[in-house]
Formats: sequence, structure tokens, C-alpha cells
Amino acid sequence: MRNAEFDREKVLRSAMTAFMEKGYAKTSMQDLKAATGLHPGSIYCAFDNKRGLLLAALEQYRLDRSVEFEAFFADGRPVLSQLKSYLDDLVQQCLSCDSSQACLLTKALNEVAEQDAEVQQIIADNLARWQAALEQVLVRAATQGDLTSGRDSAHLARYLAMGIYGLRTFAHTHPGADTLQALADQLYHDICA
Amino acid sequence: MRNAEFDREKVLRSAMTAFMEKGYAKTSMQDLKAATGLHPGSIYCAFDNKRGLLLAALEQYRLDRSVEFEAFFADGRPVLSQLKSYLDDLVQQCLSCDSSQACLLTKALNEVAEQDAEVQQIIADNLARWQAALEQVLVRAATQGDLTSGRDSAHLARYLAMGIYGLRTFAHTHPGADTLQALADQLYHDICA
DNA sequence: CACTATCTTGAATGAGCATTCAAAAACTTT
DNA sequence: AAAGTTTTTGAATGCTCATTCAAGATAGTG
Repeated sequence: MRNAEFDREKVLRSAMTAFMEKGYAKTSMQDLKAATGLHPGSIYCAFDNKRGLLLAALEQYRLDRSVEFEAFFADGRPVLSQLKSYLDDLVQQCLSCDSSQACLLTKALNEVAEQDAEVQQIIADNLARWQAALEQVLVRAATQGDLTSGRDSAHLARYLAMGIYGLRTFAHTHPGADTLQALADQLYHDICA
Repeated sequence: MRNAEFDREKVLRSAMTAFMEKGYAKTSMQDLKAATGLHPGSIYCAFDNKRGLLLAALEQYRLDRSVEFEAFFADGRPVLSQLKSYLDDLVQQCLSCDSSQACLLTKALNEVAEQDAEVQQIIADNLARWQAALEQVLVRAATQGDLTSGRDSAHLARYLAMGIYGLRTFAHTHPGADTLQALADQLYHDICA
């Protein structure tokens, strides 16, 4: 009897970072060993293989982002202020130029999903959950009277998600802070007006 | 004295397709040999190495897309009708579920740009050219009186580009045709209104 | 028709990869 | 503290990869 020594969450967050920085295909087991501190054998024991580690990392990413999301929308402020803060924070993330600040879901969606139906399904499900959470936020805004009512919240949530995808991609071309902020502001405006 | 036998454009389009289907890292020289019909030695002779082939493919992609773009906006119709057609065609491309219909620029931007500053610069330049072309279209619409004047065309062009990036990413989660069309329609509306 | 310069061919090369495994280490229970 | 069980370790394995190169093929030239 002996328990595993490593901290699963820490290992998965390190793996997440490694995958985001180099992409899945280019991240070698050596890279993962360096990032996580786990020797190959341990990784295989705990996660089956490299793909298993990706799946586990995707799940951890979903959990982490879910917690982060709740933190943004759980305080008592008006919903639209919360949404504004959420978008402003996104802009700051994009500006950090830190490749580990990218979105693992969209990154993996671009790189591996087309080749791996199961990964694609998992990512699509995770993004759908996120969109559903955005929709709840917009529904709450509508009931609070902050949103022009009568508009389809599900559609608006999808449009918001689309805008955020686009903003992240746009940020990869290294625009100025004001440019990026202006795009986020207009997105906010188009959702609310 | 002997001329090269292969058709450079055909070879580059085949390489483009291969890179878009499997991603750059996962496309092996064997894949490229199968896709282009060129033996490894010929590829190295003509393009130096795999990365050189990617650079050449990116340039060919830019040319092809530029021609396509001009075709959409060169007929005599009102500019906004042309823009609508452009977006509708984009939706159809996204719906085809054909991974070779993706955008090589954004795909490569996601996968290799973070690792390769030169590739990143080339892609950023190409995307900037495209945005400039979109801006010209919007300027033309404004002078024709079809657009609410007084808005910053450069900003609108960036917003349009952002929306298109987002639409392409969104499409990877395989939404229904109506969902995607509704998003494109709203993007069009938010640009024009 | 032969010469020559260039292209094409595809097997060889060495590096790097994901994965395995048997030995060593370490924690828990007795 | 000793036994037993599981984890950790890191070298070994076999494979695939990008790249090279020398031999053979081919087209233009005189």
C-alpha cells in the first residue's frame, strides 16, 4: 500500500500549460516530464498515455474555468457590470501575450479535434456548457430589465461566444490594447443594445 | 538544361490541403509526398524543407484568397449585397464540414505562429492585408450611402474580421445550418446598423 | 545524335518520438 | 521494525520522422 505522491491538479495544470504553449503534437513526453515533474512511467500509470493526459487536462481545464466563471458572476453586482468585467478581463488575458493564457479548448479544437472524434465531442460539450452558462447570465440580465427583452437569449449567448472566439484569434495577431478593447466594447454593446 | 516538371501551383494547393487536414506538425513528408506527388528530394530541392513548403503554401493561399475576394466584390452590385453574399458563402464553407475548407492562416496562426516568429509575422501581415481589403469595402459602402456614416471603417473592418474568425471557430463545434446563418446575419446587421 | 546540365528517384541516415518494463524505493500495515 | 504492496525510476525498445545523397533519367543544346 502506497499512495501516489504527485498532486494531480498541479500535474494537470502543468500539462495544460505545456499543451497550450507548444500544441499537442509538438509537446513531447520529455516536455511533459519537464513540465509535470513526472517520469514517463508515472504518466503512463496515471493517465494511460499522452492522449489520456490531454483528456484529463481538458477536464481539469473545464473545472478551473467553471470556478473562474462563477467567481465573475457570483457577486451581487448588476449582471451587465459583471459581463463587462468578464470581457475586460478577457482583453487583459489576450494582451498578456502569454501563450499559456490561451484557451485550451479552442486550441485543441483547432489542432486535434478534426483528427479525433472523441476529443472533438468532449470539447464541443465543454464549449456548449460554457455557452449555456453565458445564456443563463443573459437570461438573468433580461429578467433584471437590463437587457432589451424579446431577444433570443440562446442566440445572443452564441453570438457572445462567437465574439469571444474571434477576439482570441484576433489577439494572436498582436493588435494594440486600445484596438482590442474597442472590439470587446463593441461586442458588449451589440449584445446589450 | 531541363525544366522542373511539376506544376508549382498544384503542388502548393495539395500541400495546403494536407496541412489544413492534419495540421502542420502531424503532416509528415510521406503525407506530403502522397498529397503532392513529389518525392522528398524534389520537395527539398524546390522548397528547402517542410517549413519552406509551408511558407510557399501560405503565399499561394494568400494569392488564391485574394483572387476569390476580388471576384466577390468586383461585380457591379451594391457593396452591401456583395458583403452579404461573401458572408453567406462563408457560412456554406463552414457547413461543408470539409477540413480542407478551413482557413490556413488562422489554422497556422493557432498551431505554429507561437513557436515561429517569422511565420507569425507573415500570417499577421496577410491577415492585415485582408482586413485592409475589408476596410476598403466598408469605405465604399459608406460613400455609397449604404452605411451609417460617421463610424470608423477601420474599426468596423476589424470587428468584421473578428466575427469571421469567431464564426469559423464556432463552426468547428458543428452547429446547425440555421444557427450559423443566424450568427452571420447578426454580424452583418451589427456592421451595417 | 551525343553531350551536358538539371531534375527525379528512393533508399539510407541519424535523431527524436511514444511507450514499455524490470528493478529500486517508499509508504502503510502488521 | 519487518513484510508486503504499490509507486517511482530511467534506461531500453522499436518506430517514425525530416533530411540527405548518389545514382539514374530526361530535356535542351550543339
